[in-house]
Amino acid sequence: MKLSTRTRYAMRAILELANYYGKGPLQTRIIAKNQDISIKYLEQIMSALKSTGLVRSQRGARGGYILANPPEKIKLSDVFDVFEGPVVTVECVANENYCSRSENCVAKQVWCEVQRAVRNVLQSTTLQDVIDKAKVTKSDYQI
Amino acid sequence: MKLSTRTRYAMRAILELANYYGKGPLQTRIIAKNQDISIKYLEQIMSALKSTGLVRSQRGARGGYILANPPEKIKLSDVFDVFEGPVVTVECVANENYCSRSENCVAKQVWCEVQRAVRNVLQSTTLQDVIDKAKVTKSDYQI
DNA sequence: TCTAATCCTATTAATACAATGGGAATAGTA
DNA sequence: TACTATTCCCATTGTATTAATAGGATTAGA
Repeated sequence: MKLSTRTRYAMRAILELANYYGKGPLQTRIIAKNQDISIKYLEQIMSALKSTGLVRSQRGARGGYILANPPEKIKLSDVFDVFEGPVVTVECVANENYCSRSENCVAKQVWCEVQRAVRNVLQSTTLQDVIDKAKVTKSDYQI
Repeated sequence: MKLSTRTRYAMRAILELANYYGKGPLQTRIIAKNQDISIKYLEQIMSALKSTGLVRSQRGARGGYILANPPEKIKLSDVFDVFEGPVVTVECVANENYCSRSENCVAKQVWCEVQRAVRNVLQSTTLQDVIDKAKVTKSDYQI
Protein backbone atom coordinates (compact mmCIF):
# COMPACT_ATOMS: atom_id res chain seq x y z
CA MET A 1 0.00 0.00 0.00
CA LYS A 2 1.88 2.94 -1.28
CA LEU A 3 0.77 6.37 -2.38
CA SER A 4 1.16 7.27 -6.03
CA THR A 5 3.66 9.98 -6.78
CA ARG A 6 0.78 11.94 -8.24
CA THR A 7 -0.77 12.17 -4.80
CA ARG A 8 2.52 13.02 -3.19
CA TYR A 9 3.26 15.68 -5.78
CA ALA A 10 -0.28 17.03 -5.59
CA MET A 11 -0.01 17.40 -1.85
CA ARG A 12 3.31 19.21 -2.04
CA ALA A 13 2.09 21.41 -4.87
CA ILE A 14 -1.09 22.45 -3.14
CA LEU A 15 0.86 23.16 0.03
CA GLU A 16 2.98 25.53 -2.01
CA LEU A 17 -0.19 27.22 -3.19
CA ALA A 18 -1.46 27.38 0.37
CA ASN A 19 1.76 28.98 1.48
CA TYR A 20 1.48 31.53 -1.34
CA TYR A 21 -2.20 32.21 -0.75
CA GLY A 22 -3.13 35.89 -1.07
CA LYS A 23 -0.17 36.78 -3.25
CA GLY A 24 -1.77 36.07 -6.62
CA PRO A 25 -1.29 33.17 -8.99
CA LEU A 26 1.67 30.85 -8.66
CA GLN A 27 3.13 29.23 -11.77
CA THR A 28 3.64 25.54 -12.36
CA ARG A 29 7.18 26.38 -13.32
CA ILE A 30 7.92 27.73 -9.86
CA ILE A 31 6.26 24.87 -8.03
CA ALA A 32 8.05 22.34 -10.20
CA LYS A 33 11.37 23.96 -9.46
CA ASN A 34 10.77 24.25 -5.71
CA GLN A 35 9.63 20.67 -5.48
CA ASP A 36 11.85 19.00 -8.03
CA ILE A 37 8.98 17.77 -10.14
CA SER A 38 8.84 17.57 -13.93
CA ILE A 39 6.90 20.58 -15.22
CA LYS A 40 4.96 18.57 -17.75
CA TYR A 41 3.95 15.99 -15.22
CA LEU A 42 2.96 18.64 -12.72
CA GLU A 43 0.85 20.33 -15.38
CA GLN A 44 -1.31 17.24 -15.59
CA ILE A 45 -1.60 17.07 -11.85
CA MET A 46 -2.58 20.73 -11.56
CA SER A 47 -5.12 20.20 -14.28
CA ALA A 48 -6.73 17.43 -12.27
CA LEU A 49 -6.74 19.56 -9.15
CA LYS A 50 -8.46 22.25 -11.15
CA SER A 51 -11.11 19.98 -12.59
CA THR A 52 -12.12 18.94 -9.09
CA GLY A 53 -12.46 22.57 -8.11
CA LEU A 54 -9.67 22.66 -5.56
CA VAL A 55 -7.70 25.29 -7.43
CA ARG A 56 -8.44 27.94 -10.00
CA SER A 57 -6.27 28.94 -12.89
CA GLN A 58 -5.29 32.12 -14.65
CA ARG A 59 -4.16 31.60 -18.23
CA GLY A 60 -1.61 33.56 -20.17
CA ALA A 61 1.39 35.55 -19.06
CA ARG A 62 1.59 36.19 -15.32
CA GLY A 63 -0.98 33.44 -14.94
CA GLY A 64 -0.77 30.42 -12.70
CA TYR A 65 -2.80 28.69 -10.05
CA ILE A 66 -4.59 29.86 -6.93
CA LEU A 67 -6.39 27.92 -4.26
CA ALA A 68 -10.13 28.03 -4.90
CA ASN A 69 -10.69 28.46 -1.17
CA PRO A 70 -8.61 29.70 1.77
CA PRO A 71 -6.18 27.12 3.16
CA GLU A 72 -8.21 26.63 6.32
CA LYS A 73 -11.17 25.52 4.25
CA ILE A 74 -9.35 22.79 2.36
CA LYS A 75 -8.90 19.44 4.02
CA LEU A 76 -6.09 17.06 3.20
CA SER A 77 -8.73 14.49 2.32
CA ASP A 78 -9.91 16.79 -0.48
CA VAL A 79 -6.49 16.56 -2.09
CA PHE A 80 -6.03 12.91 -1.28
CA ASP A 81 -9.30 11.93 -2.92
CA VAL A 82 -8.39 13.47 -6.26
CA PHE A 83 -6.03 10.64 -7.11
CA GLU A 84 -6.51 8.01 -4.43
CA GLY A 85 -10.25 8.05 -4.69
CA PRO A 86 -12.67 7.42 -1.86
CA VAL A 87 -11.42 3.82 -1.65
CA VAL A 88 -8.52 3.64 0.73
CA THR A 89 -8.38 -0.07 1.36
CA VAL A 90 -10.77 -2.37 -0.44
CA GLU A 91 -13.54 -1.89 -2.96
CA CYS A 92 -16.26 -3.41 -0.79
CA VAL A 93 -15.79 -0.74 1.85
CA ALA A 94 -17.14 1.89 -0.52
CA ASN A 95 -19.31 -0.29 -2.73
CA GLU A 96 -21.79 -2.55 -0.94
CA ASN A 97 -22.60 -4.53 -4.05
CA TYR A 98 -19.02 -5.38 -4.87
CA CYS A 99 -19.04 -8.69 -3.01
CA SER A 100 -21.81 -10.98 -1.87
CA ARG A 101 -20.09 -11.55 1.48
CA SER A 102 -20.21 -7.88 2.22
CA GLU A 103 -22.96 -7.99 4.78
CA ASN A 104 -21.33 -10.36 7.25
CA CYS A 105 -17.69 -10.27 6.25
CA VAL A 106 -15.31 -9.81 9.13
CA ALA A 107 -12.37 -9.07 6.90
CA LYS A 108 -14.31 -6.15 5.51
CA GLN A 109 -14.83 -4.83 9.01
CA VAL A 110 -11.09 -4.83 9.52
CA TRP A 111 -10.46 -2.82 6.38
CA CYS A 112 -13.30 -0.51 7.31
CA GLU A 113 -11.55 0.33 10.52
CA VAL A 114 -8.27 0.97 8.76
CA GLN A 115 -10.00 3.17 6.25
CA ARG A 116 -11.71 5.10 9.02
CA ALA A 117 -8.38 5.68 10.71
CA VAL A 118 -6.85 7.08 7.55
CA ARG A 119 -9.78 9.30 6.75
CA ASN A 120 -9.89 10.55 10.29
CA VAL A 121 -6.40 11.98 9.96
CA LEU A 122 -6.93 13.44 6.52
CA GLN A 123 -10.33 14.95 7.24
CA SER A 124 -9.31 16.56 10.47
CA THR A 125 -6.35 18.41 9.01
CA THR A 126 -6.49 21.46 6.76
CA LEU A 127 -3.82 22.94 4.56
CA GLN A 128 -3.58 25.80 7.04
CA ASP A 129 -2.89 23.36 9.87
CA VAL A 130 0.07 22.02 7.93
CA ILE A 131 1.34 25.49 7.07
CA ASP A 132 1.15 26.52 10.71
CA LYS A 133 3.02 23.44 11.76
CA ALA A 134 5.69 24.16 9.17
CA LYS A 135 6.19 27.66 10.54
CA VAL A 136 6.54 26.41 14.07
CA THR A 137 9.14 23.87 13.10
CA LYS A 138 10.87 26.37 10.84
CA SER A 139 10.54 24.07 7.90
CA ASP A 140 8.17 26.12 5.77
CA TYR A 141 10.68 26.27 2.93
CA GLN A 142 10.62 22.53 2.79
CA ILE A 143 6.93 22.19 2.15
CA MET B 1 -4.44 3.65 -2.30
CA LYS B 2 -5.89 0.23 -2.55
CA LEU B 3 -4.90 -3.07 -1.03
CA SER B 4 -3.63 -5.75 -3.35
CA THR B 5 -5.83 -8.80 -3.67
CA ARG B 6 -2.91 -10.78 -2.33
CA THR B 7 -3.23 -8.99 0.97
CA ARG B 8 -6.97 -9.35 1.02
CA TYR B 9 -6.75 -13.04 0.21
CA ALA B 10 -3.96 -13.58 2.70
CA MET B 11 -6.00 -11.99 5.44
CA ARG B 12 -9.05 -14.08 4.69
CA ALA B 13 -6.97 -17.24 4.38
CA ILE B 14 -5.16 -16.76 7.64
CA LEU B 15 -8.44 -16.00 9.37
CA GLU B 16 -9.66 -19.37 8.14
CA LEU B 17 -6.58 -20.95 9.68
CA ALA B 18 -7.18 -19.07 12.89
CA ASN B 19 -10.73 -20.31 13.01
CA TYR B 20 -9.52 -23.86 12.45
CA TYR B 21 -6.69 -23.60 14.94
CA GLY B 22 -6.24 -26.73 17.06
CA LYS B 23 -7.91 -29.04 14.59
CA GLY B 24 -4.82 -29.94 12.57
CA PRO B 25 -3.72 -28.79 9.14
CA LEU B 26 -6.11 -27.10 6.78
CA GLN B 27 -5.69 -27.55 3.04
CA THR B 28 -5.34 -24.83 0.47
CA ARG B 29 -8.09 -26.55 -1.45
CA ILE B 30 -10.56 -26.02 1.38
CA ILE B 31 -9.60 -22.41 1.97
CA ALA B 32 -9.77 -21.66 -1.72
CA LYS B 33 -13.24 -23.14 -1.92
CA ASN B 34 -14.53 -21.36 1.19
CA GLN B 35 -13.14 -18.05 0.04
CA ASP B 36 -13.65 -18.28 -3.69
CA ILE B 37 -9.98 -17.90 -4.49
CA SER B 38 -8.05 -19.66 -7.25
CA ILE B 39 -6.19 -22.58 -5.70
CA LYS B 40 -3.03 -21.89 -7.64
CA TYR B 41 -2.97 -18.26 -6.68
CA LEU B 42 -3.66 -19.08 -3.06
CA GLU B 43 -0.79 -21.58 -3.11
CA GLN B 44 1.62 -18.76 -3.86
CA ILE B 45 0.14 -16.65 -1.13
CA MET B 46 0.35 -19.42 1.44
CA SER B 47 3.92 -20.03 0.41
CA ALA B 48 4.74 -16.40 1.15
CA LEU B 49 3.00 -16.59 4.50
CA LYS B 50 5.07 -19.64 5.27
CA SER B 51 8.36 -18.09 4.29
CA THR B 52 7.74 -15.24 6.73
CA GLY B 53 7.07 -17.74 9.48
CA LEU B 54 3.42 -16.92 10.05
CA VAL B 55 2.24 -20.39 9.17
CA ARG B 56 3.73 -23.85 9.04
CA SER B 57 3.05 -26.52 6.49
CA GLN B 58 2.60 -30.24 6.41
CA ARG B 59 3.35 -31.81 3.07
CA GLY B 60 1.79 -34.87 1.52
CA ALA B 61 -1.62 -36.42 1.97
CA ARG B 62 -3.67 -35.01 4.86
CA GLY B 63 -1.22 -32.15 4.89
CA GLY B 64 -2.03 -28.47 4.81
CA TYR B 65 -1.27 -25.33 6.75
CA ILE B 66 -1.34 -24.47 10.43
CA LEU B 67 -0.77 -21.17 12.19
CA ALA B 68 2.75 -21.04 13.52
CA ASN B 69 1.43 -19.41 16.67
CA PRO B 70 -1.93 -19.23 18.42
CA PRO B 71 -4.37 -16.68 16.94
CA GLU B 72 -4.03 -14.36 19.91
CA LYS B 73 -0.30 -14.06 19.24
CA ILE B 74 -0.63 -13.00 15.61
CA LYS B 75 -1.33 -9.38 14.87
CA LEU B 76 -3.05 -8.20 11.73
CA SER B 77 0.00 -6.10 10.99
CA ASP B 78 2.04 -9.29 10.74
CA VAL B 79 -0.13 -10.44 7.87
CA PHE B 80 -0.42 -7.02 6.34
CA ASP B 81 3.33 -6.56 6.19
CA VAL B 82 3.91 -9.73 4.18
CA PHE B 83 2.65 -8.11 1.01
CA GLU B 84 2.17 -4.44 1.77
CA GLY B 85 5.59 -4.10 3.32
CA PRO B 86 6.44 -1.76 6.15
CA VAL B 87 5.71 1.17 3.86
CA VAL B 88 2.09 2.16 4.13
CA THR B 89 2.22 5.57 2.56
CA VAL B 90 5.48 6.90 1.18
CA GLU B 91 9.01 5.60 0.96
CA CYS B 92 10.56 8.39 2.98
CA VAL B 93 8.54 7.45 6.04
CA ALA B 94 10.47 4.21 6.35
CA ASN B 95 13.70 5.20 4.67
CA GLU B 96 15.35 8.38 5.94
CA ASN B 97 17.80 8.53 3.06
CA TYR B 98 15.18 8.29 0.37
CA CYS B 99 14.81 12.06 -0.01
CA SER B 100 17.02 14.95 0.91
CA ARG B 101 14.05 16.95 2.18
CA SER B 102 13.26 14.26 4.68
CA GLU B 103 14.45 16.07 7.74
CA ASN B 104 12.23 19.11 7.52
CA CYS B 105 9.52 18.01 5.13
CA VAL B 106 6.01 18.80 6.30
CA ALA B 107 4.42 16.60 3.68
CA LYS B 108 6.33 13.72 5.12
CA GLN B 109 4.94 14.48 8.56
CA VAL B 110 1.45 14.22 7.14
CA TRP B 111 2.07 10.79 5.66
CA CYS B 112 3.78 9.74 8.87
CA GLU B 113 0.64 10.47 10.77
CA VAL B 114 -1.49 8.54 8.31
CA GLN B 115 0.87 5.63 8.50
CA ARG B 116 0.78 5.69 12.27
CA ALA B 117 -3.00 5.62 12.22
CA VAL B 118 -3.05 2.57 9.98
CA ARG B 119 -0.44 0.70 11.93
CA ASN B 120 -2.18 1.51 15.17
CA VAL B 121 -5.28 -0.35 14.04
CA LEU B 122 -3.40 -3.30 12.60
CA GLN B 123 -0.98 -3.71 15.48
CA SER B 124 -3.63 -3.55 18.16
CA THR B 125 -5.78 -6.29 16.68
CA THR B 126 -5.01 -10.01 16.73
CA LEU B 127 -6.51 -12.79 14.67
CA GLN B 128 -8.28 -13.96 17.82
CA ASP B 129 -9.88 -10.55 18.24
CA VAL B 130 -11.34 -10.84 14.78
CA ILE B 131 -12.53 -14.40 15.36
CA ASP B 132 -14.24 -13.36 18.56
CA LYS B 133 -15.92 -10.49 16.84
CA ALA B 134 -17.12 -12.82 14.12
CA LYS B 135 -18.70 -15.12 16.67
CA VAL B 136 -20.50 -12.28 18.38
CA THR B 137 -21.95 -11.03 15.14
CA LYS B 138 -22.72 -14.58 14.02
CA SER B 139 -20.75 -14.13 10.87
CA ASP B 140 -17.94 -16.56 11.55
CA TYR B 141 -18.83 -18.54 8.43
CA GLN B 142 -18.16 -15.46 6.43
CA ILE B 143 -14.64 -14.98 7.61
C1' DT C 1 3.63 41.37 -31.67
C1' DC C 2 6.16 38.90 -28.36
C1' DT C 3 6.28 36.10 -24.50
C1' DA C 4 4.80 33.29 -20.84
C1' DA C 5 1.57 30.83 -19.16
C1' DT C 6 -2.37 27.18 -19.10
C1' DC C 7 -4.57 23.62 -21.73
C1' DC C 8 -5.21 19.37 -24.44
C1' DT C 9 -4.04 15.04 -26.41
C1' DA C 10 -1.10 11.32 -27.57
C1' DT C 11 2.61 8.15 -26.75
C1' DT C 12 5.65 5.22 -24.17
C1' DA C 13 8.70 2.54 -21.05
C1' DA C 14 8.63 0.30 -16.99
C1' DT C 15 6.49 -1.96 -13.44
C1' DA C 16 3.36 -4.53 -10.72
C1' DC C 17 -0.62 -7.28 -10.36
C1' DA C 18 -3.39 -11.27 -10.76
C1' DA C 19 -3.55 -14.91 -12.21
C1' DT C 20 -2.66 -19.70 -14.96
C1' DG C 21 -0.15 -23.94 -15.79
C1' DG C 22 3.04 -27.88 -15.47
C1' DG C 23 5.22 -30.83 -12.95
C1' DA C 24 8.53 -32.34 -9.00
C1' DA C 25 8.82 -33.73 -4.15
C1' DT C 26 6.68 -35.51 -0.15
C1' DA C 27 3.89 -38.16 3.00
C1' DG C 28 0.04 -40.74 4.54
C1' DT C 29 -2.64 -45.00 3.56
C1' DA C 30 -4.56 -49.25 1.62
C1' DT D 1 4.68 -51.21 -2.96
C1' DA D 2 1.36 -48.41 -5.39
C1' DC D 3 -1.87 -44.76 -5.03
C1' DT D 4 -3.37 -40.40 -3.88
C1' DA D 5 -3.40 -35.92 -1.99
C1' DT D 6 -0.91 -32.50 -0.80
C1' DT D 7 2.88 -28.80 -0.68
C1' DC D 8 6.48 -26.84 -3.38
C1' DC D 9 8.88 -24.61 -7.24
C1' DC D 10 9.31 -22.25 -11.49
C1' DA D 11 7.89 -20.18 -15.66
C1' DT D 12 4.65 -17.56 -18.45
C1' DT D 13 1.17 -14.22 -19.59
C1' DG D 14 -2.40 -10.75 -20.10
C1' DT D 15 -3.84 -6.55 -18.22
C1' DA D 16 -3.70 -2.32 -16.05
C1' DT D 17 -1.46 1.41 -13.93
C1' DT D 18 2.07 4.53 -13.22
C1' DA D 19 5.15 8.03 -14.25
C1' DA D 20 6.51 10.29 -17.12
C1' DT D 21 7.70 12.73 -21.97
C1' DA D 22 6.37 15.36 -25.99
C1' DG D 23 4.17 18.54 -29.21
C1' DG D 24 1.51 21.99 -30.02
C1' DA D 25 -2.99 24.89 -29.41
C1' DT D 26 -4.97 28.57 -26.77
C1' DT D 27 -4.95 32.53 -23.93
C1' DA D 28 -3.62 36.89 -21.90
C1' DG D 29 -0.52 40.41 -20.30
C1' DA D 30 3.18 43.86 -21.62
